[in-house]
Formats: sequence, structure tokens, C-alpha cells
Amino acid sequence: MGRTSDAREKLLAAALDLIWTSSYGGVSVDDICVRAGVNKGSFYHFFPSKSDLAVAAYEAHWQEKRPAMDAVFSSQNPPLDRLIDWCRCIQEGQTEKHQQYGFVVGCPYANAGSELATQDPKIRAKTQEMLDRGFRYIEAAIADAQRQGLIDVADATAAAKQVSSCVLGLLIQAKIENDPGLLSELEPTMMRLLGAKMVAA
Amino acid sequence: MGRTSDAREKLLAAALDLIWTSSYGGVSVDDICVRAGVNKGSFYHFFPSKSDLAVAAYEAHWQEKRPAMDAVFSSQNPPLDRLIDWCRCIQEGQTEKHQQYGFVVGCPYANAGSELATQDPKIRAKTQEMLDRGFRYIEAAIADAQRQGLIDVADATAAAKQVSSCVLGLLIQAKIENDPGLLSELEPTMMRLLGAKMVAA
DNA sequence: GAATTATTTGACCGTCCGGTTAACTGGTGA
DNA sequence: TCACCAGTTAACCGGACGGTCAAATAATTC
Repeated sequence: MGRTSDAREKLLAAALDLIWTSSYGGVSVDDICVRAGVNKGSFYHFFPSKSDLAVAAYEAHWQEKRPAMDAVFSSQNPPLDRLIDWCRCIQEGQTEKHQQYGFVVGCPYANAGSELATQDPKIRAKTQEMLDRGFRYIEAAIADAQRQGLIDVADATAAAKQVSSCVLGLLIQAKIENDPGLLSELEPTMMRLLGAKMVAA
Repeated sequence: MGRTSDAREKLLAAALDLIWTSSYGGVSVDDICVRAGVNKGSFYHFFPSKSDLAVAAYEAHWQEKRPAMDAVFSSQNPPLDRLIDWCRCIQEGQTEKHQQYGFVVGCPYANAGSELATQDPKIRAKTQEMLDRGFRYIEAAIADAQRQGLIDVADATAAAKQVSSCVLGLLIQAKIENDPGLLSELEPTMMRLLGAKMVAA
């Protein structure tokens, strides 16, 4: 009943894009509405507040990226290849954004979490949830690699924590230096952390 | 000539504290003035803009912390002990802030850089500079450790990059999860990355 | 085609924002 | 002692902020 609309989806896409490339505090509700081509009244018809929109935008972004993650981390893929492919995805994604906007934009979840962890409990919890979803792919890959004797780690979960932290750190560093080239260190750092058995390049 | 004042220093301290525990965008010039007990007119007598104050506040914070860094990274200290002591400093500092404010607050430079890298060139450049100053301590320690055969790394500078990224990443993760306990991984992650020869615990 | 209801519209609200101004104050150096 | 000037004060600015609202509209269901 009633009419249908794609305004909600347009708002989610506009919000993710704008917040990702600047920051939560640096983007106004008006900015998002203009980009989405939607009136402010419609915004508040679909979302109770700016921070609720942000939470919904992160969820929508994840749902959009999930098939690609499932493909990269497919159990059809050898465990270390999953991680290497993922590094390549990050590098390519950031390089593309860098060409588009002139900036390394980093991880949208980590950016929001870092900015708002002490200020907005809902966004803090959501970004933690999003990062945890990514973590579970890494953990599974590392556990598989461990079982297959491809790496030298005692505790797969602990190693996965170390790996995901390093990825986050490298992304921040690349963002601050605005140099996507730093991301070529992603794979070697990861492999070193895992004590991966070297294979001929 | 003219009168003297400590308003500038009070503004620097208030700004650092407020921005560190919330965010640049989440703190207003009025907030900073109230905390410093200074009128807004005085603010703009000392600083041309909010972002200039932030840049000055980071510089002042570094100058304040520098003696402690020099002590930890003294060449009197064995290279790996420098790194271990530094991990302990970070852990203690973050735990203290967590008790004070109820939040893991992370690295002030990385927070600001992450929030503003795409929006404010002066702050981006300053945070990069600050992180680079820290980096040079790590690099020197790792180079010394390498010379003394304490670790297994080929390129000390590359290893230092990896280590500093991991520290940044772990701090972000601890902030997002609001759990200072994660920082106990600082030292093991670092040592694993460096291929440090194990010593009895 | 009428009733229903989700969506759209754009004007509106009070507040807070970063920043400005001009008059005033008081410590310092000569 | 007194002139000078760094520092202080508080009112003020225009515009942007997040959020509200009531009336208008159009798609859907029956």
C-alpha cells in the first residue's frame, strides 16, 4: 500500500560515499540529501537520525560487499591464497578510490569507529560488529592454513587478531600519508606474521 | 612589553584533552574555551583558527612527551628492551585514560589523521610528521637490534614500518572494542614481526 | 474509482558553529 | 611615572546544523 521509493537506497549510498571520503562530522544531513537528490523531510521519514542512517549505511555496504568476500574466502581457494587475494582486493580498492578522489580513504568501518567510538555507542558497536565479520573470514583462513601446515602459528585466533590489526594499521598509515603504495606491504607483513612457508615468487 | 598570560598554554592543553577524548569535529571552539577558562576573543588572539590550534596542540603534546620517549629509547637501553618498555608505556597510558574517561582513547595523532586526512591538509601533514617522529625511534631500535643479531629481519626500515603500523592498528582495535586488554598483544605481535630470538619469560 | 497509505515537499525551528570586532584593562619597560 | 601594547572581555555576525511539521501527492489495493 502507498507509493514505493528508492530514496532510502539513494540515501544509504550517498551517506556511505560522503562519510567514507570525508568523515562523519564533516558531512551534514543536508549534504547527504543533496547528493541523494532527496528532501530533508524524506530523510527523516526513512531514518530517525543521522547516526541511524550511518549504521544502516554500513550494514548495506557490507551486504553489498559480502558476495565478493565469500568468493575470495571460499574454501575452494587455498587458505593462503584467500589472504593474498584479499590483500590484492584492498590494494586495488584503495588505489581506485585514490584515483577517484585524490585520497586514500581507508576502511569505512575503522574510520567511523576511530572517530566516534567515544561519542556514539551505536556507531561504536556497529563498527565493532562489522570488523568482527571481516575477522571471522581471516580466522577461518588462518585456521585452515594451520591445519594444512602452511604456516607456523600456535593459536589461529590470536594470529588472526594480529593480522587484522596490522591490516587496519597499514590502512590508517596509508590514509595519513595519502600513499596507496604503502599497501604493497600488506601481503609481506601478513606472511611474516604467520610464519608462512616461503614459496617461489 | 604588555601583559603576560598562560591562556595560550591552557588552550593547548584543553584542546588536546578534549579532541583526544572525543574528536576534532565533536569539539567546538567554545568547548575548548570553557575548559581552558578563556574567552573566545582570547582564543582568536592566540590562534588564527581551530585547526591551527590543533596543529599547535599536537606539537606541544610531543614536546611534553619527548623526554619520556628519549628515556625509553635511550641507547643505554638494550634495543629490544626499548621496544618492550614502549609497549608497556602505551599499555599503561591507555589503561589510565580508560580508567579516567571510561574509554580507550587511542593515539591522538592517528585519531586526528584518520578523521581529517581527506579534509584538512595542514592537520594531515602534521599528524604524518608526528607519527614519523615516533617511527624514527622504532627504526633506530630495530636497526640496533639487527646489528646485535637479536632479531631476524632483512630490512630494518621496512620492519619498523610494519611494527609501527601494527601498533597503530592495535590501538584502533582497542579503541573500537573499548578494551585496553587487547594491548597486551602489543609486545608479542611486535616480537613475532621481528623474529626476535626468544628469551625465557 | 474510491479509499488508503507511503512518500514527497519545502518552509520552518531553535541552537550552535567558527570567527569578528571594538572597547577596555593592566603589567612591563623605559 | 607613564606610555605602550599584549591580553581580555562580551557582545555580535551570518550561516550551517540536526531535526520537525502539516499539507500535498501518487501509487497501491480493493
